[in-house]
Amino acid sequence: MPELPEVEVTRRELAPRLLGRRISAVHTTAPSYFFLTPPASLKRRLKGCVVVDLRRRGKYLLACLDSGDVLLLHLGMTGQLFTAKARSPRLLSATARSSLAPEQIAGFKPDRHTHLRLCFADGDEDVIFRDVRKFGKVRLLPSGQSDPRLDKLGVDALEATGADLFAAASKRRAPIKTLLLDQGVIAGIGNIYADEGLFLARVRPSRRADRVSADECDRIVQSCQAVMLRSIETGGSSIADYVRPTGGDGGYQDERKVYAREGLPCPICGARIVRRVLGQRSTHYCPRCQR
DNA sequence: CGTTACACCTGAGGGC
DNA sequence: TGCCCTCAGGTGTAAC
Repeated sequence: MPELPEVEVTRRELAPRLLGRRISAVHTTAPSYFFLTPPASLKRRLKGCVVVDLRRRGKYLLACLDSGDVLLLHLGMTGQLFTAKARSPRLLSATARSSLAPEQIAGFKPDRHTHLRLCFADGDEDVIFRDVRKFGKVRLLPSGQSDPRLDKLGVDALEATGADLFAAASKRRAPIKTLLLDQGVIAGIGNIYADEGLFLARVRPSRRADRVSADECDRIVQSCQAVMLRSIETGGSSIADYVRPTGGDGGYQDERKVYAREGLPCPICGARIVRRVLGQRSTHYCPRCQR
């Protein structure tokens, strides 16, 4: 689910509820590839720490600790990061659903998908990381150490320029949409906002990258930014799993023009929105507006 | 190197 | 109701 806007909304809403609080206990599920840092060492290094800053790079969140360590978080496809008063820590709910409705967060019970739960010395709400498909990631970066995943990221999508895209695009024959999804070129754009940005820029997703002009690259980057900034304003897209840290839904799914709108009329020209697969990702566009 | 196919995992929804 | 299929906001890796 989460692309740059959802991660940014999560960062903004989580920060005031997390910063400055001392971690008193850490609960996790069993070791799995979800934990790039094994649960045992995660607990060791987190306990007693205070998160002093919460940053974002592309789709990653970086929680900076007073110890100098950095907790690296990625929400994958179904990650949910929120705060709640967890009831009955040892009582595991049997419900296994991918999406957790906002009203369920109020009376949240940790279940088998609740992979990380931070408790605090103030005894107030826990910070919870829940992820059904476990495509999300948690890693504790020891002070001063870098991470290959972060090192590989290109310029953040909100800071990118058309020139950044054009420089990469002119050397590549892959579809332009594939480049937009390449986190090593521009970091933060995912499947929804690639489709929505290309629609706003009126460029067909399948166009060979090396045949997209510099002007079009300008338009594409500006359109992606406009769409993502608007999504941040509305709290992100809550299509299946995404919830805000406060338990609310985002609003951007109601403003989508093409994503998951196959067969429905284009809001500009009325033509039927087309869906086709590009680079193993579902892709949506208007066959008349986008050339 | 760039590009593509596939794997990782769980749940929802549709067709029969 | 159950089974089997496809689909899902991502990304790392292997193979051409």
